[in-house]
Amino acid sequence: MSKKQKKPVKPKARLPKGLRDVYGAEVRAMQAMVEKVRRVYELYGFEPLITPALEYTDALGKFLPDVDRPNAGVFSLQDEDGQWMSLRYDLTAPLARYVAQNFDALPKPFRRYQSGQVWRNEKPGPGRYRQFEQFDADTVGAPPGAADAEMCMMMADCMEALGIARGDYLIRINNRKLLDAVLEKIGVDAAPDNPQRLIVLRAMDKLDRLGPDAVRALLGKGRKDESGDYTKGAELEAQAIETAMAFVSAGAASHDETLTRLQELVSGSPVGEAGIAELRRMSALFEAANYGSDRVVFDPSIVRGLDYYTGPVFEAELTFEARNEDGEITRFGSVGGGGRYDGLVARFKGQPVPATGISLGLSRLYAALLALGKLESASLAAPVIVLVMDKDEMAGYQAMAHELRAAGIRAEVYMGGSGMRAQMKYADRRGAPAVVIEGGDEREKGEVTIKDLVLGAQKSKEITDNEEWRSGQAAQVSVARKDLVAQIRKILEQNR
RNA sequence: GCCGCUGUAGCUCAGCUGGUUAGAGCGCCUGAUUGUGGAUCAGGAGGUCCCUGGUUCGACUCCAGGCAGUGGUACCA
Repeated sequence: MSKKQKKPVKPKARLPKGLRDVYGAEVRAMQAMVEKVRRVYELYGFEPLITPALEYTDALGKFLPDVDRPNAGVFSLQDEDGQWMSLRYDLTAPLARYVAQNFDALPKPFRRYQSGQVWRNEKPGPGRYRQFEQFDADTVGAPPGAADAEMCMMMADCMEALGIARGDYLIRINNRKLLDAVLEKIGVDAAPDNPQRLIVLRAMDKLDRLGPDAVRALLGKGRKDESGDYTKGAELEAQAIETAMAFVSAGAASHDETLTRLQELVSGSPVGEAGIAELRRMSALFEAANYGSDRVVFDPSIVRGLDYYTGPVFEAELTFEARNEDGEITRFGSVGGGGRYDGLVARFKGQPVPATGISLGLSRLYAALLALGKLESASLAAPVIVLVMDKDEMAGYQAMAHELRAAGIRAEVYMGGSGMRAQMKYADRRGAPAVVIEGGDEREKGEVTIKDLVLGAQKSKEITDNEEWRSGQAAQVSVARKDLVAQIRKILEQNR
């Protein structure tokens, strides 16, 4: 045995990290969720749009200006002509591209919905993947107010359409303009790339997760977490910290009360006043439509992504707790969000195009619904398996399967090459409710034997005697060949 | 990215202060049952002990570096 000896190079069957396969019941459950959300979006009048997974990187706005390369957070590749393309990282950037490209042909406001996979080249974590599915709805060409309120109410409707009870979710709303006003008050330059601004906003966003003391630390000197890692603070003065803290903790029981408190905090700031006015308009619409604070609340600690939001921002949060497979209590947190982005289309057009939209994270919603036990409607009965006792009689077995299908019953003929024992095992693994057996004995008498696998499994628990196992005749009946469908129906009925 | 923890069979893990052929449970396959899944019994397959180097007569075990995974944190359009 020399080291030089070449082994045949077999590829290892594996998936890149942060990616996963989805199979069977989970696929059905996802499709059912998409369908429920789709119905809500359709009811609100939105039209479907499909765009490709790949876009030119500059159209997504992810080209690094100084280097001749795309942002590392997106998956990118070069076209034949050297142009960079990237996999979309959300559905909003492609929408902006689509609207700009077809601007003159589209009705304004333009209302579209879109579901699809998106990709982010980031460190994966538990429940966080590098590919995941989102379901968006956006209105392009509508000024602040009604369009934003509609998004929030529609997001609430989606939650309930998915079977999440009122009280188990909450739509939280804030306004970027208020955050800008607070930054102004505490003397932080509101330029988008000002690092201090970013630190302040991120700190405020962490209120519900880390608590007020940690936020205070992050606004000031900085904070050391339990792993020993140190996070740099914003180095604000004590006075400024208190102003910021007063702002993020201004949430109150009623919409009016919260807005009144916030108004006091930003009074004198034109941008702040504008922000309050937008939220007041939304609040009036919520009230008129009966969306109370059990569904939508104003929460000044909501920040959302830092890049492109310009007005109201919203987040759908699941408020119930569930136990994971290790028995630990987990909170699902945010399952969707959105907001107003008045500058996105303007990147292409020059002229400002106001827009607002939401995005639901379907994978996280799936995990949540699983924990809530709201997915059984998606399950589908496994097929009846017709055993192949005699390969020469294949046509006859196919005919049985056809009859069952014609009656609306999932059925398949065993397509493998193994014997009866393996076929029974196969039927068991598939979760088949019943098996159809036609061997020589049955054929002679013009009968088929039908075994009820569910009943059989039940009986097996009661049987201790080895003889009985060997007979294997429990839970099966022979009926006339013509009664096949009726007998299967009867069994399916009993096992429902 | 930073800090910590962990890498032994498909999965969950055991393996004494360094000592011969590295184990268990579950799962998988085969048989008891050539026409019967799920119980039981018997048998079987399956391992570069993460990788590389070092210490040693001898390393799964100790040391160093790397890689991978995981938890926290940071980032997340």
